[in-house]
Amino acid sequence: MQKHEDFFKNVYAVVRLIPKGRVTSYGAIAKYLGSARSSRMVGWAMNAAHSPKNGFVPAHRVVNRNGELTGKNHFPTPFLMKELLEKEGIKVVKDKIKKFEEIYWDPMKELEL
DNA sequence: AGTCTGACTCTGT
DNA sequence: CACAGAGCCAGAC
Repeated sequence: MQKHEDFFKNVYAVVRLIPKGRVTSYGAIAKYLGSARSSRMVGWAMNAAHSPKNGFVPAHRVVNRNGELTGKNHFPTPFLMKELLEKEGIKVVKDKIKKFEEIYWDPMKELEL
C-alpha cells in the first residue's frame, strides 16, 4: 500500500540515483514509479525537494522530455540550474541540454527492475 | 468542498 | 512545425 508521501519519497530516491553528469525527465521518473501520466506530480515533488526534510536532491538533473531546463525558475536563482549542470560537464545552451540523448539516464533501463 | 493551477506529456488538427 | 485540448492528481485558496 503506497501513500502519496511514498510517491514523493520515491521520486527523491530515484533522482538521487541519477549519476553525475547524466539527466533524466519527469516523465521517465513517473513511468518508473508506475504512473506514466503523473509527470506533473514529479515536478510537484521537485517543488518541495528543497525542503531540509528531504535532504539533498539533485533536481537540476531532471528536465522535461526535450532536455529543456523548464524548472530553472524554481531554483533560488534561474541560472543556478544551468551552473550546476555545466559544473558536471553538461553543456547547456539557451536553457536546453546539448547531446541530451547521449547523457539521458532512463531509470527504466539503468535500474532495470 | 469546489475550483484552479502546475518543474509534464501525448495526441490531434 | 505550432498550437490546443485532454489526462494526470496533489496542494493551495
